[in-house]
Amino acid sequence: MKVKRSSGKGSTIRDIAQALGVCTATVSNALNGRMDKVSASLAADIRRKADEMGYVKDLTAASLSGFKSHLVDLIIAGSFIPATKDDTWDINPFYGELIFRLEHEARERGHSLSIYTGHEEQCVSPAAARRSDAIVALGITNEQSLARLRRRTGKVIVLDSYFGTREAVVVRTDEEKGAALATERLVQRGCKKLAFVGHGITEFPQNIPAIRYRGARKAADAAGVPLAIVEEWTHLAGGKRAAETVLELKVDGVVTSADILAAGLIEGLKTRGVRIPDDIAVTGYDNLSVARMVTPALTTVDQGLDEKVRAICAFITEGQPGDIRVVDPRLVVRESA
Amino acid sequence: MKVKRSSGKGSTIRDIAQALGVCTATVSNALNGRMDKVSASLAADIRRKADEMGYVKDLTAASLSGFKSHLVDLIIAGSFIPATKDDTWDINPFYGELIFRLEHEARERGHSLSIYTGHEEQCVSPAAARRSDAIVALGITNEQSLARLRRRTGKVIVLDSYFGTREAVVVRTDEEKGAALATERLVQRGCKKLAFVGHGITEFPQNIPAIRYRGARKAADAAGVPLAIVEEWTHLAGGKRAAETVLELKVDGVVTSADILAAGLIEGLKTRGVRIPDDIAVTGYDNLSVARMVTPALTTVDQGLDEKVRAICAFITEGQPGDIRVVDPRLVVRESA
DNA sequence: CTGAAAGCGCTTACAG
DNA sequence: CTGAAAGCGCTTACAG
Repeated sequence: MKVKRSSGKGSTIRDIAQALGVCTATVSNALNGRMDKVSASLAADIRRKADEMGYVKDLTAASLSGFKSHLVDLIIAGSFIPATKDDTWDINPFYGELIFRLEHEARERGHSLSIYTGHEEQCVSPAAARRSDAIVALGITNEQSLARLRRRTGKVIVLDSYFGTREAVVVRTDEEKGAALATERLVQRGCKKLAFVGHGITEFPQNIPAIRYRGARKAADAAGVPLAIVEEWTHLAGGKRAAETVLELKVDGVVTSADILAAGLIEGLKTRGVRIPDDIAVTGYDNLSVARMVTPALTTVDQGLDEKVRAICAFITEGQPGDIRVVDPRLVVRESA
Repeated sequence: MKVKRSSGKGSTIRDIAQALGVCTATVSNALNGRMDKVSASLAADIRRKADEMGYVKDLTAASLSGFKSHLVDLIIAGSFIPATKDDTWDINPFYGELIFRLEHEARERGHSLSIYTGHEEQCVSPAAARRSDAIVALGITNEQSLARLRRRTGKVIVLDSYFGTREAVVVRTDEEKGAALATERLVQRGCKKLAFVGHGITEFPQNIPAIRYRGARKAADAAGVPLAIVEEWTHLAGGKRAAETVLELKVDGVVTSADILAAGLIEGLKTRGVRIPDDIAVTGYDNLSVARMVTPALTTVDQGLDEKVRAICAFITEGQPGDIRVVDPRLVVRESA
């Protein structure tokens, strides 16, 4: 009962082995550079033949067989935002920058990057079904999700989260400090009444915006300056909407939890005739390219994304649960504050 | 010589089969809903047991064994741009929007999305090594790359390309028409002298910016209005740099090949005291969220990205080489022109 | 309706 | 240094 079910695509190590009259193990060893297992001349022959036949290793088979898949998953949970009427998606550009940087760094180390976005459960299930070498999780808020991911992958790297410290590797910025830097900048400029714009400040105290708020809170308290909360989703439209509330509050300085919020806010304020930073000073957070695109350019907090991406990639190969890397934020002064 | 090499992660169909005293084929059939192969009651038992044991199907094994991997690769070639001194990457946000939309649509159909960015060869090799159901390729300029991809995957969907029509499925917008719409808008506004800003206009005639240029060219010629070429990379910094050239040319209208270029250009012009659109009118292209972020908001061309993403996903399951879908562009009038 | 077997393409102990 | 075999976890004809 020979059932031949070749996919018909490309050649295999068996084809090479047959062509050369050696066994597949030898071909595998030669192609993987196990030079202690194959003589140099045979290895050279095998490699030449492989090139000649246009051989491309099937990584799916390799990962089933071996211990490494060279696959990294990136989960971006809680990022789903429906399309607007303009047929544009109002997505925080932070995600795009993260994806590009991580993909670039990961590929240099021979990993492929898969992306999972949307609600937490939608992201977690498909990611848990692949044999990834590591899962990088952003925006996970549920301990159970973490447990499910760990079940198959072992190596879960939690990004920008203040939980999961025991079971996972954690990479994040010192968010409180970053928000304090921005707040102190406003205070130094002479602002007497501040607002903080962000999402889920009281509802999700573990999430990044709430943590940034607490940093701003401490700095404002230390300076004896009042700080109101303006609750808004983290996207451009949210920032625009916040403009009205900010005006009602009669503040002269606004700390936002994201550049994209600051961009929307500034646009909203400008259309109402407010001068930035003279009437109201605004700080962003993240230091994305958006920060240089808006007018006036954003004074913002650089969260050290490149450093974090490098830390993530280092942890992919060497990290242990419990490892943690906290990056120092840096104030970037431009024109908006 | 029993070599037991379990990964030790999670349970397998064999564990379930043993626990229930059936064979793995039956478990597989039950879990895959082949109800003609398993009695309803046994299937229910199997499913309950699977849940109980926390079984998660290993998709790597499934794709090696079966014919579908439920994996889709997205190649974004030619997108590499090094980090700037600000530690921000000047990436066209179009890519981020594409990734999010495509991931979202693909996941709804049960596919996972992997990303490959950078130079053409760097993208193509790793993508060709996986058993993907389909490869979506953006920015491929080399017929040989296409051939390599086809070798393993069979289904290559070329996005926004004017070649590969025979060997692949093609999805794109009518780029010439889109650029013509933008150009005609400027002419209607009364512009007497135009410039086109884009990358590789003469060097890469097959690429999108050059095709958009030709559309603008035709429209300008038809209106008897001169159109100069300003060569710049497709990113914010390129747009900013273009401002100087544009001023020297003394034009009163600029067609750009991308929103991000228009955003940079407008910022560059504003800092030089130019009023938009009164002194110089500017059009973008793509209708990204950036288009609403800059001041003045961009008049731009919507390239119908959602429609294209849906077409891509439809083609993943049903497309044949030679299939082509050309989407109609739409002028979106805001303030910059 | 159920089971035993072969196979996907690779890797890794182990024996020569 | 080289080869034969077993295994990764699943799916799919085929036989009962």
